[in-house]
Amino acid sequence: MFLAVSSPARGIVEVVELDARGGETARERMPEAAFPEWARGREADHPRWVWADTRRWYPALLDAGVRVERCVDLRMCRLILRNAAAASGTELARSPRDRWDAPAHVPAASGALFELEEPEPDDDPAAELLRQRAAIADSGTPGRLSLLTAADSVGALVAIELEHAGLPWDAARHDRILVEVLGERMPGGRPARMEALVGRIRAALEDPQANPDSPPTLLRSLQRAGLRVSSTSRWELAGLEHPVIEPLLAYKKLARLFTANGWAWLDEWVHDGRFRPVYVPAGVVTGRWASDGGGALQLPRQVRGAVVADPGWKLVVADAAQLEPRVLAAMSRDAAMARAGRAHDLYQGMVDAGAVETRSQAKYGMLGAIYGGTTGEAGRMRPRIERAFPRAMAFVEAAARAGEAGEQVSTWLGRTSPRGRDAGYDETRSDDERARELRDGRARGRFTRNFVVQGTAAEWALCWMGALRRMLWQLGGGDAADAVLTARPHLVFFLHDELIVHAPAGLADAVAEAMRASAAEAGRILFGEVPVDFAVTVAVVDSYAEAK
DNA sequence: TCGGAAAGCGCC
DNA sequence: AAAGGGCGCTTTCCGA
Repeated sequence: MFLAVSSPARGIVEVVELDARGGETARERMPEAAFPEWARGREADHPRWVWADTRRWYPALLDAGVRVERCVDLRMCRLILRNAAAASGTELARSPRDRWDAPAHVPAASGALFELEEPEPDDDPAAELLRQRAAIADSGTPGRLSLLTAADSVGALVAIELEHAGLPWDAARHDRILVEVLGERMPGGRPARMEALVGRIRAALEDPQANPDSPPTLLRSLQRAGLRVSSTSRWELAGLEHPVIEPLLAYKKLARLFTANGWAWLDEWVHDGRFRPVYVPAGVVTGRWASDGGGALQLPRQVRGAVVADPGWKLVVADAAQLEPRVLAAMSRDAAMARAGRAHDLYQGMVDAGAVETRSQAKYGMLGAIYGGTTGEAGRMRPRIERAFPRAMAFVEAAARAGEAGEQVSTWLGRTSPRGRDAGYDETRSDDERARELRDGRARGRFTRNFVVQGTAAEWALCWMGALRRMLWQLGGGDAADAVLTARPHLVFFLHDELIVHAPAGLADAVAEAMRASAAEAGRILFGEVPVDFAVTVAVVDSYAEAK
């Protein structure tokens, strides 16, 4: 059963009930303020809530203590279906662009002028649901596209739940880390250790004006001091012999922490013991999540010690080991690579199988295969990887050739890469233009090569997350109405191939088991019975820094 | 004065 | 530590 939710007028909610075949069975209007209580009553029937945008509707439900099991995020699903090659022959794909193709709802910043504007009424979500279901049914791959749209929708729910719960964050510990690494905080100036490093940099360059915060002026200072550099980046500086190098590299490291995750970040993003970033599910073309504020997906290792479970609770941290190579093995049905993945450490499995000599060779060879690396260790390992895993390599090579030819590629479930720029064919091109096109084409090949693997890994992660979410709910826990999620084991963090659950200590082992079981389930849901293990490393800890 | 681009580096 | 893919964030620069 579907419950299609919209707001036909400001402050009014309309819900259309549809049966499994899409026929309307009931229709109801209510004031928006009454909707959460109404939804709480209906959730017992396990409906699939259908709405334009999860971020528009779900926060208020969670605030009222209403957790929903399933939804269809129509705008996310429209984007998938609009672009999916498998659905290109459907009516939806041919229809002109409309408001369902518009970017997702962005909540107005408090105090902004936008709040005064009358919101546009939603278009009819029931009609859009039927259009999308027809497109999926008429596509060449209805099973995969319905799984993909369901997976993205559950991701949309999880994103809002993560923001609702927040990541437990000990601001005092964070402050101690900052003081230890950066030195005492100086009002209006650089922290003590950073300032000391600036002194050493200026002395080493014999330039009292040298400013390591400004790349152009720093570059000139370095060149005046006789260093032959063309940029101030770390990789270029690291190879040089000069007294300025050591303090300068140290300064860069500290400056990064200070500006990106220092006291200002703490003030802005951590409140009442929780870090609440903004997630953007499927915000990346490959289907990976992005973030929009807070930088949750770039949380540096240095500050992970500030992620601390509440008293009596634990953090259960799970990481999918070598996810992308395993996904590639499953997609390409490469039996030899799957065998290497029987080992918990796939790279060690490659060594044991005799494909390469060292774990490091395995790692860089594999990453080169997936990213299209041709130089360094990745390039040297290429022939061996091709010999050992011919099907896997043929799979990514095919994706790369498609990209070079200007074609689109799709993930396992059918998310399709964006169209490349149409280069066209022009006999009159100059050599420069030809060279540029060749370079662009190769870049495009590396993109499509990576797209199929990264995008399918993102799909695996969504399936993992969805299965885990269901298992966590079944584990139960407290039932406080004002803490429907947070009184029981709940997800608090997601980072591409890593999940963190905050759980009462007594349930931590059960959660750890659920994380393994859901990973195995994700593999089965996506790929059926393939002989590929999706190994996860699970740690029950008090602080995120203790995990690996 | 403002906003976009670029540099640089954090994450996977 | 090394290059390939995808990002976000901060600061500085620079042109309109």
